Amino acid sequence: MSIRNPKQALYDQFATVAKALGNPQRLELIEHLAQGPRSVDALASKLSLPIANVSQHLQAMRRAGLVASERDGKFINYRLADDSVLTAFAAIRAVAVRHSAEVERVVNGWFNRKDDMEPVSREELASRMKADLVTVIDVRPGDEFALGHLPGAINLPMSEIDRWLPELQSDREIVAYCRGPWCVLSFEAVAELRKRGFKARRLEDGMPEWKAAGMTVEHVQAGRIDT
Amino acid sequence: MSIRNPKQALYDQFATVAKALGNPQRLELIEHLAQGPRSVDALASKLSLPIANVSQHLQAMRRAGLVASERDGKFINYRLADDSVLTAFAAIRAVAVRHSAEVERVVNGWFNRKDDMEPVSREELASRMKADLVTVIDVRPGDEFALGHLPGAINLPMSEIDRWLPELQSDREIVAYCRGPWCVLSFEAVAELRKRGFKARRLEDGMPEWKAAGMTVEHVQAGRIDT
DNA sequence: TTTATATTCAATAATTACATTGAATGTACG
DNA sequence: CGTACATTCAATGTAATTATTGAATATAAA
Repeated sequence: MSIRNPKQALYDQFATVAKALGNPQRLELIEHLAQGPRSVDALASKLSLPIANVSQHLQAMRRAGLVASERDGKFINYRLADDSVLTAFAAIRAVAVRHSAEVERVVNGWFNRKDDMEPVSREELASRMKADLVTVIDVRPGDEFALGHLPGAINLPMSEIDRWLPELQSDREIVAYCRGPWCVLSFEAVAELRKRGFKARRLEDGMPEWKAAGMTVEHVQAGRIDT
Repeated sequence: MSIRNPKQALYDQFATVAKALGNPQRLELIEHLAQGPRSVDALASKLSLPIANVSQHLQAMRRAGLVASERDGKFINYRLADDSVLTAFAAIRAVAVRHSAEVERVVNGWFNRKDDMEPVSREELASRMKADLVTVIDVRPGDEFALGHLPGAINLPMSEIDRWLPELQSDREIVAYCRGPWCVLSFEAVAELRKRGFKARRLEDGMPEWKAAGMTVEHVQAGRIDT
């Protein structure tokens, strides 16, 4: 606690931030918070973790300045402190992707070969959407879809893919997206759709990046979402 | 070690990278490696740490893909794996700066008031250099200066500031820079220079950022550096 | 006021990170 | 070959991180 030289004090601060990012569960929490503010309870059930555990992780992140929280009735809603947190997350992902054979292996091994998974860029998708050439599906759970999604996207959670698949036109290209560039849902969706003969691709990243790029987002006002 | 679901495997990889960044000594090592490749021994003496300690930190960073190394005779030179590492470091600094009252406090409390320290941007400095309006001093140690510095900069290590000060024109603005935006040397230099009546400012960041921005860098070919 | 619900706190145990020491390896050089 | 030097390895103790459990707070609703 005693103050040493200023150089060390600075590195300590920087290290504190990196340390707060250095845990898989906390990174997953950040990915969820990037969709929008969430209560401790909501996050805990999304990640299937004990509430106390999630609470402690959130507090650790708050101490490091990654998230902030406000009380709303008996809930406490956490949110990302600012966009610099997402930038940092993206930078760390970039390092991991560049280095790690492991990341490649996971993506390639679990789903398909990489070249089959060539993602669609934001710009490309936007222009094909305008020309009405693609069906865009949002494979996140209904509650996340409700809080904001790409204009014209259809919510098609992975859990209900069987129920909705017959309604999709099989001759039209499908682009799937979810929470972020490495959210597995869209990988799984594309794999599943291709297995059933659809022409499907992934958006290169997800909802938070789309929003951060200043592109329009559609909301659901009332409830009426088929969960 | 057993492979769980792909989602967790990815977050684990990302967390590994962040964890490798989550230590003040390792961050300092990165800042030094950003100046250029270094041997374990050189780094250890720069940081005044035991060699075995530095060696282990470097190995930890190598495992996470932050650095790489090549053997050169009986030395092993470590270097940053690629530019994405510096980007990640910068992103983490940005989070810390935005959040942390602590960072502000350190910088303000230790040196001067913040507004006195208004940094010069790269672009501004480049244009004033071209117009020959400023004296640029590089306050890093001589060996780092030798391996690359801003064109026309004078090497004026902190340890020798007394010896060289009389040679500086006191009516000309001085811009000091060092290893990076939070390298304390340039803060100290500016404080010292002002105390002695010079008009001094800091470059907003340091050597690696200048180089990364594609601006010209000058080298010293033979030895002949006044250490 | 009581009850239910959301969150935090406190205490514990298991694991991992870190610094330190001295020995081991690998390379250069006489 | 043997010595010097740079680096790594292995072993140790200490500290920090993490998950888990159950108790404690705080708010809302009955």
